[in-house]
Amino acid sequence: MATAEWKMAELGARSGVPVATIKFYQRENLLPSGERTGPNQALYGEAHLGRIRLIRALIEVGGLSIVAARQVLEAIDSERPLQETFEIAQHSVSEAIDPETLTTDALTHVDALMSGWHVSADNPGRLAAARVYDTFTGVGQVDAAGWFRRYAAAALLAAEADIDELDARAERAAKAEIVVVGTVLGDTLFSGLRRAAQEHVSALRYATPPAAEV
Amino acid sequence: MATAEWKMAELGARSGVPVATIKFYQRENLLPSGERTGPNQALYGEAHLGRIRLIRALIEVGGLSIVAARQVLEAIDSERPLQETFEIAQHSVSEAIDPETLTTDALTHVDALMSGWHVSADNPGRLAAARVYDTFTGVGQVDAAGWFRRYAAAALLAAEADIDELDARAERAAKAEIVVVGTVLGDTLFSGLRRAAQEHVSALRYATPPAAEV
DNA sequence: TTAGCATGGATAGTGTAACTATCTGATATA
DNA sequence: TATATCAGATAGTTACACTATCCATGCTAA
Repeated sequence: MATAEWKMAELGARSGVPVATIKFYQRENLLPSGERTGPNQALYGEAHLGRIRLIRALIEVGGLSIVAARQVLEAIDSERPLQETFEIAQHSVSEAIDPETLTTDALTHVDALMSGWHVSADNPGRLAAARVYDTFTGVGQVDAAGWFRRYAAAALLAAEADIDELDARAERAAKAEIVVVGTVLGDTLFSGLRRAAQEHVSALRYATPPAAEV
Repeated sequence: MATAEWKMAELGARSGVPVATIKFYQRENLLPSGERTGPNQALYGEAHLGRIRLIRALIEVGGLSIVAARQVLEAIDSERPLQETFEIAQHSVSEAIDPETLTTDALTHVDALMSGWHVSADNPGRLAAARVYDTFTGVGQVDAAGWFRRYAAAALLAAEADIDELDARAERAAKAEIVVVGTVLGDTLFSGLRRAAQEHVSALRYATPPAAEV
């Protein structure tokens, strides 16, 4: 693609990321080294700039840790089947949950929501949902079955949109990147849109008189 | 309600939270002190246990910081109008975004998704969605308008479920708690369900032959 | 051609957040 | 009365994501 043409100072200036931080990302194997032209000289180009933007998106917007970001970047770079890249992305954004800490009640209720779905027992999302169920009841909330069911319907819509977007890309590299970016940024996007929608729905529902008072 | 009847060691045992951590939560004003019976003696009861469970739910499952948790707990305890409690909960789970850092293009596109919605300009969700838009395009993804639109539809479903759940509670205290818990845990719930749904949809779409090979 | 600034890589240091451990004097308990 | 436990104050720890300094070498302008 583009040839490497800048030194690190310019890469820092173009990306807006401090040079010390770029060096840190290289040490952490998030960012490959530049094109070497001597023992202490190297050049960087558009590819590096794009990678830095991706790293920042994962970390700042998606909230990934350095370790999780490294895992998904490695998955993008690898030639693994797309399915595996998807799994790695899912595991990286989900914290590990020990199924032992969940009640069977929670798993039963969550599985009921997903009846008809093809989901493996160790899907991290299934465990995360069950944990929310336990937390919700542990905090004294009851009768939220309807809430959970409607969230499952919304999640299905989003997942279909995700997969359609994936289908729209042709090459493996593009697919792998959108799998990762979509998985990571999708959570952030949805939570933002939900907050906006909440304001809208509650405004509709509890409409204040025309001369609104705050 | 229930009378205070345990000393801190038992509160720790019942909640599963180390005594040192409970003391830390008291110092941070997340948890009120026990019922004093002497200069260095105090008793705790069910109310404290419930509060500890709520604190852990917000921090561990919802991912809130100590500071954010304190804000929403104070909002629950206060006698503020529900609308304000809602706003505090929303702000606590959303990181602050400076609108100056967003492109007008992003805001225009996000507002187009929400045409017909009653959402104020400084709604934190609107800004968060716009940032995702900028990040998405900055990372080289294009033509994601359909993806965003379908996420907005899913978010609307979830928000309606949220508000219905709120309507189902009678007292202010119960409403305030579900506003907070729903806002905080709703994100976690949705992201879990979405991951499960992704596995389901992609399994449907790219069905492997009966004898599946991994 | 040489003075001086920049470079890449290694190493060490910083700031923040969320605990966790120790200490102290007082109180319950066997 | 001897021992353990208590609440509260203070200090220490761990993990994380940078950030700063060093050093030997290379580029660069006078």
